[in-house]
Amino acid sequence: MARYNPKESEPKWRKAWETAQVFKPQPPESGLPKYYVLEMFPYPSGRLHMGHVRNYALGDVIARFKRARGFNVLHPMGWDAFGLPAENAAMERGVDPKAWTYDNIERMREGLKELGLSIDWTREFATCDAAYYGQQQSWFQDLWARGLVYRREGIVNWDPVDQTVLANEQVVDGRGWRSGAVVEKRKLNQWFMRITDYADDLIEGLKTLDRWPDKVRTMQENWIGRSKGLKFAFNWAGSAPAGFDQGLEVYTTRPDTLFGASFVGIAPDHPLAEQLASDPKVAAFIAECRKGGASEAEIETAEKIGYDTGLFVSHPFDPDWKLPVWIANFILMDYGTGAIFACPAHDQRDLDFARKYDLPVKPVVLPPGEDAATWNVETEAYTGPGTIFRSQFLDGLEIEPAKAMAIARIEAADQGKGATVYRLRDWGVARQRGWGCPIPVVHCDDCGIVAVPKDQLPVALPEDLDFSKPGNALLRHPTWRHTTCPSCGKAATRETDTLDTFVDSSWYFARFTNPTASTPIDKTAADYWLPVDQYVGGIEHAVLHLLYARYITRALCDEGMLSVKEPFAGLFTQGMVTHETYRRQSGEWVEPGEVEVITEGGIRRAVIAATGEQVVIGDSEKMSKSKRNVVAPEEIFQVYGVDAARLFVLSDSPPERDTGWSASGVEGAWRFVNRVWAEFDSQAEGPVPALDDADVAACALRTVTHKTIKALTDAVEGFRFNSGIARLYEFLNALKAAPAERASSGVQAARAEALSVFARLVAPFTPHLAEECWNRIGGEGMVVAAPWPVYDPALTEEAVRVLPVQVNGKRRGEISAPAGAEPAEVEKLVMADAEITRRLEGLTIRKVIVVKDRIVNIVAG
RNA sequence: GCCGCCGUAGCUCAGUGGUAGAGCGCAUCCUUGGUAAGGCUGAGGUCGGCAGUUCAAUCCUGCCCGGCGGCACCA
Repeated sequence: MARYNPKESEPKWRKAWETAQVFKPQPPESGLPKYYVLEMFPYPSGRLHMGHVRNYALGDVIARFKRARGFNVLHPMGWDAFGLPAENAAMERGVDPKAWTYDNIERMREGLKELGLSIDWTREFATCDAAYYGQQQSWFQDLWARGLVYRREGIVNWDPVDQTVLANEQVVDGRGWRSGAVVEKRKLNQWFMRITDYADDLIEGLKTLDRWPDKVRTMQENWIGRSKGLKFAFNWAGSAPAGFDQGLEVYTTRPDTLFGASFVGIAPDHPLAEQLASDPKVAAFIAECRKGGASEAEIETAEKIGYDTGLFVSHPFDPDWKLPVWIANFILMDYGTGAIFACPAHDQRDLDFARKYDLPVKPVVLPPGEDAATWNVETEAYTGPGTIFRSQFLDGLEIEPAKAMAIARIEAADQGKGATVYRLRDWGVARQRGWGCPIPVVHCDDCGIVAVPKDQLPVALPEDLDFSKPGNALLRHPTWRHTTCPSCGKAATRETDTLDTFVDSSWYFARFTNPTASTPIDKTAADYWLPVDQYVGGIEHAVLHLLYARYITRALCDEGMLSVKEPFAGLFTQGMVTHETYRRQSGEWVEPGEVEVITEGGIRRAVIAATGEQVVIGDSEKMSKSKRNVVAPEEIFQVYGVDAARLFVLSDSPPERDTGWSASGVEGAWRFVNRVWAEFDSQAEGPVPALDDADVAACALRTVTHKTIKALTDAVEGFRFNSGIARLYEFLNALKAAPAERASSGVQAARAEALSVFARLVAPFTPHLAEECWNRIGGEGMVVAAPWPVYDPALTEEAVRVLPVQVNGKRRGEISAPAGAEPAEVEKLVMADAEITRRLEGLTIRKVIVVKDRIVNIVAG
């Protein structure tokens, strides 16, 4: 009997899989039912971390499971390889970003391969391969030709640390999502992708994504922020300010409350406000508004302030009714038109403002059951349902019909139009960085901006970029930007901006379907494989990558390059891997490897192993360098093997939740691996006896076997990997309860069946161990190619049921009855039971409830 | 403030309208030629709280408490 040795077994089976090319899918022409499993591809940092282990292990379980279920599975891997870390490494250490990146890829690939993932490595590519980004430049040209890409001057988010423009999605709480620096507003010429063209469709599409977490769908819906309302212009009461002859255009979602209007407000950076700023008092007020911070907390607590411009507009339904125009700090320029009409009675912001500046508050919506004569608004705006009153032609209408009526009137008077407004802005895609996909255009003094013809693509990065200084290395390259105009042939300069790396990751899943195609996408391959059936990744991309990818997929679909609008039919967002933190009294963080945790009298304390110094055990937090609570996967693989590491991250908690890494946890997984092997190794070799249905012990084991197949299959289908694994633990305990030694021939046969099932069930989680076990019991071929076991429904039911017997809802005993026994029969058995009858002494039986095969309850008093 | 998720053994989590479970940890014992280990046995639970529905609630319903996440001057 030999102990299980992962160091020997694991590389052996990885080699065997590679030799047999078992993870290479059949081509589209096979017509087989397909299943595309994809995990978000990694940034090649060069180091594998536990988050990767969890992410890729999760996807691998699905891929291996679906393969065993007969699907033609595509499970590829690549690298999201452009981006700032390479530039920072270049600047700090003087290395070449390209060499650094490809070096990292080598190391990461090794680490991922060690994980034993069922990946078709022949499809691997990196986004920094010219072969990939050249194809990206190709479809970029197509989108530009169609007007989906454009260049305009605009106010953009400028990250002063990373020295680049950021998209709105990449600014969190007023700070750059990577650098954490406070973002500045700058007016720049910028490249945009017209994602707003698809705003409606992106919202509508969410409804079809029934295998996405609700949470992510809600987040995207919020981000797009669609609202329906009315855009109309107020006419000036008096002479119009210069340039505003057409009136003052506002946007509202509550046209039903127009008769409750109190004033009109404009944003401090509204063009009209800027014009009025020639008055020093107005300028001073605007400056005051800009002082406030950008963080949510600051916005939340900021007091509403306003400035009365002295201008008046006329009410659209009553020219004699004059409304004052205020500049107010709570109005946002980049939403709607940057101007509003205020109805304080039915909007809290307007009410706060009106009370402060003593402006009129006129309720026009009467809540159900209230009396029009007495109903009033004091400090709380009423935003609920009701009937419109004090509003002329709207009187008596409910809110929705009133909205429609008001819009119709405004439209009839040609003063405005019903309008849908979005929070979503167009996607700013240019980055002033050298390590990215060059935007393939040339600036010509005569011809303007000219696309580089497709036969001249890729516009490749030069090899000799200088990254020693901050800023855009492409811009300061001595020769690269100088070229000739593709159109007129005269001297011209290349665009030196590169594309946001989120563009790179917006179509890689499509490229995987044929990574060597001479066009961006091989339609035959894409039509067969897409959409991705199961996508796995972190929740942090809920509105970044996942929104961009949905948009680009739509754009490429309209371009005729793809046939699907939604790239990811199923999405699973996994939780983080956390670890306890340890600190010395001095506050210094201590690595888990240096710490020894001792439990005494039920109290856990931790000391530094080498010195015995007491350290404070802190919260479990996401593994991070700064808190030094990182556990390196490679070290775990060395000690316990890959399978134990996989098993632990899969078994510890539900996959969508955070999981806490612990040394004792992985040791438990490692012990399980050994117990599994010991069980297989104890099985007698040689011919297997026939199954014997008369053998009670054998039947009991078979019942467990078949119940486990059912439960585990359901668990994997429902992403409850941890509960599936819990069933395997129980299954193993049942096997141990029917040991091979001294087993009857029936039990021997049931054990053989159980072991064969076990090896296949455990294979998605601990694939190497499963192969070793499968091999030990003489399984045919490799377990990776073995079909998933099928349960026999007849065997998932026990023939004899143990029924608990309750008296007045409390358990007082149990009886055995044949499965399916009728109530009358069960009642007879109950009344024959001495323990039960003793409990019933002196009581009158009022009712006996028998739930077939489940329980008996006697109501007595 | 709004929305969502979660609360079961010391810890991490399964589970079910009907006998409360697993792993780790803990305790006792066995083994010491499976040994930088293995095994037996055991203790430990008001299933967050309160009400309701029910013959029966950890499970269903309502309210409350606690934790986590998302959104939030978007007119």
